[in-house]
Amino acid sequence: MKLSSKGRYAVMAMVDIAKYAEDKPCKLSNIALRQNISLHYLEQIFLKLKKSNLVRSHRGPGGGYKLLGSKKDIKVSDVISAVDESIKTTGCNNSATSFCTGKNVRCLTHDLWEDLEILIEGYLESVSLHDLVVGNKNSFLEERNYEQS
Amino acid sequence: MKLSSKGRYAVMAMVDIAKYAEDKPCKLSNIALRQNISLHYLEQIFLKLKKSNLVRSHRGPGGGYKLLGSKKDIKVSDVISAVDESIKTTGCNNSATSFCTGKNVRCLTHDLWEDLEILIEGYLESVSLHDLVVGNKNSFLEERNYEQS
DNA sequence: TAATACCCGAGTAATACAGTCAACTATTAA
DNA sequence: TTAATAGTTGACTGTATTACTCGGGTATTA
Repeated sequence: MKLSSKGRYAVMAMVDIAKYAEDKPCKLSNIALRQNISLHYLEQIFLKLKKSNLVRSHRGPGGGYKLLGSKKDIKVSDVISAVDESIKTTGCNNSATSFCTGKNVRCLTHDLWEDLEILIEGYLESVSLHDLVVGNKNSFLEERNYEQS
Repeated sequence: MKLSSKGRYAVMAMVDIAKYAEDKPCKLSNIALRQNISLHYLEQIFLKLKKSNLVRSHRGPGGGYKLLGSKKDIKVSDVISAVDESIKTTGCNNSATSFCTGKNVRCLTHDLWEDLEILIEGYLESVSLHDLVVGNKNSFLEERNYEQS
């Protein structure tokens, strides 16, 4: 899982909408102000969020972005997947990389990165926007009641 | 936790030593061949591993690197920490960044990244070089008997 | 003393990241 | 109908990081 600041911005912005404007359209300029993110950068991010059907756009005065679906159904992993192209920790999966090249001693750490990936993804799938708004997102670490894909 | 290919190379190289040359000094050129990593790049990596007291160097003919300590005691997290400077997922911790700037609406996702960090670190702490050599590194996902810092 | 293997600093090409800019189009309220 | 609003789009740019390469040097040992 790639964790860039673009992904963090995206999550912050989505949580911002969930918190301040759940049903009415929310202007990016407001999010930019509240979260201290460049407006133009936000536009790029929301283009991707829209393509992934996480938000719907409404043009013109009074327009803005609305969440598509409930904030309880939108997971952090959805948001990050939408804006960060690559979702792999390991280069092992695609055969073209220098890891796991099929030599006699092939990548000894393949499974390690794969399991780590599963762990991270599982965590981010376990947290919804709603969890972040209300602040009780620790269920995973305490109860760990998620399904491993 | 920063996961670069430098960190992956470091883990691969350390597992290589643990597997092929546990007690006798191991030449970098051999590791480079077996793991398909640039020799000069490996040298840089091992300089850092040495500084972190994970390996000891032996010069001259018949020299090389040896593990400092048992392969059961060296954790993946030790290796990655040694070569990857930054160990933080989130910019929230150091106050100089744009996240968590102390505005009225401070970073809503601070705890999320912090918990993720704890999770990743916990996992990498639970896997030793020995685990990777013998291939049974799944204890974490199944039993999850680690202490959360 | 010569070969070996680590030591070390400088440099560099490629890539990704973060952000900017300029212009455009659709929508709505006056 | 018109002007303001707000999203749409693509290109572009500076910076930082990454992933190396290169060219020597130094300690050790056979």
